[in-house]
Amino acid sequence: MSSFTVGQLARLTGLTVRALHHYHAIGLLEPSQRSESGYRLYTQADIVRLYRIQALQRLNLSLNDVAAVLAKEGAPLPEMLAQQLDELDDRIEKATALRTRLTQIHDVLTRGDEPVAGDWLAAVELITQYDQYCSSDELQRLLAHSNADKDQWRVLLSELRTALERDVPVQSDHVQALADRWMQLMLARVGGDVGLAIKMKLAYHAQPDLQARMQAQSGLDEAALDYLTRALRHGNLAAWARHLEPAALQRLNMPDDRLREWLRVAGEMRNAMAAGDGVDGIAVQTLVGEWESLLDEFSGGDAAVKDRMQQALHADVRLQRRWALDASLLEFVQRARNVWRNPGAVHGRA
Amino acid sequence: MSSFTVGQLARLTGLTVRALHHYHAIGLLEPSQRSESGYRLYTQADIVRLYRIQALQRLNLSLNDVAAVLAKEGAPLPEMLAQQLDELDDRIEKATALRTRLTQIHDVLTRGDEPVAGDWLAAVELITQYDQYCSSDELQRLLAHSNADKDQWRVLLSELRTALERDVPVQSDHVQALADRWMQLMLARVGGDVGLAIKMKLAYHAQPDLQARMQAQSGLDEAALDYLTRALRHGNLAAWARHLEPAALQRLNMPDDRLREWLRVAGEMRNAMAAGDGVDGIAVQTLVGEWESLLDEFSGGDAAVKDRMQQALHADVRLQRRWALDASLLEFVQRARNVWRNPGAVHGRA
DNA sequence: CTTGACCCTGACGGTACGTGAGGGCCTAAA
DNA sequence: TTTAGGCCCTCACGTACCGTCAGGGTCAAG
Repeated sequence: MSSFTVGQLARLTGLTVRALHHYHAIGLLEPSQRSESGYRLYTQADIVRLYRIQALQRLNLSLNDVAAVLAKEGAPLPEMLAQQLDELDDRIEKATALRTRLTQIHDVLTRGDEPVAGDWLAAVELITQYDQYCSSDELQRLLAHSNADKDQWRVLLSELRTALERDVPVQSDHVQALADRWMQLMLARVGGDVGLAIKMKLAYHAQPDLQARMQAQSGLDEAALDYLTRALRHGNLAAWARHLEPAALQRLNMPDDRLREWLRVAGEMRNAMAAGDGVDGIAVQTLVGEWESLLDEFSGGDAAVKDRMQQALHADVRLQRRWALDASLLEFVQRARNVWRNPGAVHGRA
Repeated sequence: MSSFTVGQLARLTGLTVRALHHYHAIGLLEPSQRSESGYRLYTQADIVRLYRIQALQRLNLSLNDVAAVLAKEGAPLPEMLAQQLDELDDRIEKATALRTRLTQIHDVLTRGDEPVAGDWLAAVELITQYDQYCSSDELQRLLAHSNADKDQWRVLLSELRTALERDVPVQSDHVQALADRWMQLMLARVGGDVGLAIKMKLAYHAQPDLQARMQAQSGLDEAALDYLTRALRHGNLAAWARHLEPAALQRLNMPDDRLREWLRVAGEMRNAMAAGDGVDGIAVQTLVGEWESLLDEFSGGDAAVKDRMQQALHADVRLQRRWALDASLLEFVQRARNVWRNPGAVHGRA
């Protein structure tokens, strides 16, 4: 007779005996005969069915789906195929995305001279936190300075907590000094790269869980963070106070996200300058547009105030530090503004 | 105190309570405190650890690997990353391969006017069997004729079995007639596309499991298949017998794979002609080289025999049918051979 | 005191089998 | 006739990462 035992069928089809047992157990393929001693005996019909099973499996269908298709004579096959295709596309997309991330991390980890003082773990954590916002180079710089100044950070943070517990007002010289030290440490943290500092700040505010992470790592609770934020905010206003009358100052007291918006524009402007973009290019001109409208917003549309703000930025180094600006960037912006206000003119320095 | 219950930690990190329970159960993240009533309380240190766990998970590491990395302070991370990358590449490759196959099947299934008489199942089976050997168009043609002539096949096969059981010799007119009918049905099966028929034959002999599959589907066992093969083989020799003396005929009695080799060359020659290749092109000239060396092999190097074979092919329609040739193809080959024997000459018909 | 939201432990389920453990069946050689 | 080796049987645990009940305490507010 042409009937096969499990082992024979397994050899014939390349499956394992266990797999055939499994198919039997779930009712996917039941041998239509048994020998006297209880051996499974598979007939031609069983073999045909098994081949169909294998054909369907090669479409990435689950055994459940295979059973369903066989039960319904293949009725739902086209939809299943379409679904499989969607799923596959999804998988491919995710896998390639993950792949790029992994290669980036691998690059960053292995490119450094010394492997981040051996602390792969902290490195990976830092990278996964910022890799959506920073380039490989920037991550590399972040890593390079991640282990420095740890003591200074700790001291500063503990002093901050102490001040908070003693209710020292944020306007006090002491707390203002702490805030200044905080800014300096941040600048050191990014290796002096102001653009990178801006990116970190924006990432911090854009990713909710990043804040929680930082809190956990730094040991700062929300109250202390808020205290620091208020101190920085006050320092900023105090810097402006020397150039603006109280009414104008009052208007500058707006939500943090608007202020961050200016920070973002300043950062992109810096990138454009670093990239060698022309001041009359579309990119820079778009940024100038945003810059102007933000200045309008901050000055309440008062041209005189706006002028004073502009002059203050040029003259006051403390303000420049606060807003991630410097002389060369301001000069770049100035040229761009000239083009912006007089688009048709031949460009070039006067 | 700054400690969190499971629910709070879950909300903070985006995990589920159950997942945290699981991490606890496997010892990946144990809360460092418990409340009096037995609630899990997670401290800052626990949260830091959890964030690291999440960072590592985003690298596609298993919880086991994550635990290993955390236990060894991240020592084996770089190798793990490399391994992950390899694995990812593999997954991507397989997924894309599967994707192309699925789209092909989907195309073939949905392109046909009528969906293969509703028998998706048989269609998929057929496609998965031949998709490595045939193009979408060819599969489409195969499908178009897959359901026709089923009765004739069945009758033919049962007659074959009967003849085998009665020990009718393969040389008999009866069995030879059966073999002829078999060839005609095959030709109908491929819609008259001789090239496709050759591909199917080659696929059949190249894929071991395909043979088992066909046996199972047709109900023919190995003995019957062998019987048919012998009949076809005899028919072939009988066709040659009218043109060659016994000694030359004897040399043609060589292994099937050599004979199939000629079939393959004839098929590719047909493709080249259909593609409009020039007879002096590299592709066709290479094929002519194979053609000639095969003819040499079959004729034992005897130029006279070789000539007679060539003439026989041109003259005898039965031989042409056996070898998948026809007048136009033979004429194409003839022109190609002329170029081959006289490479420098200006080509063109005399 | 109740109610609803939260917490606990314990346990099953899902995927497609791998991997034994413990024990019969079959065939051929000794 | 025994025995050895290769086949077969059933039963059952394990895999990865939790989802999802079930049955029952805890906590804060009304």
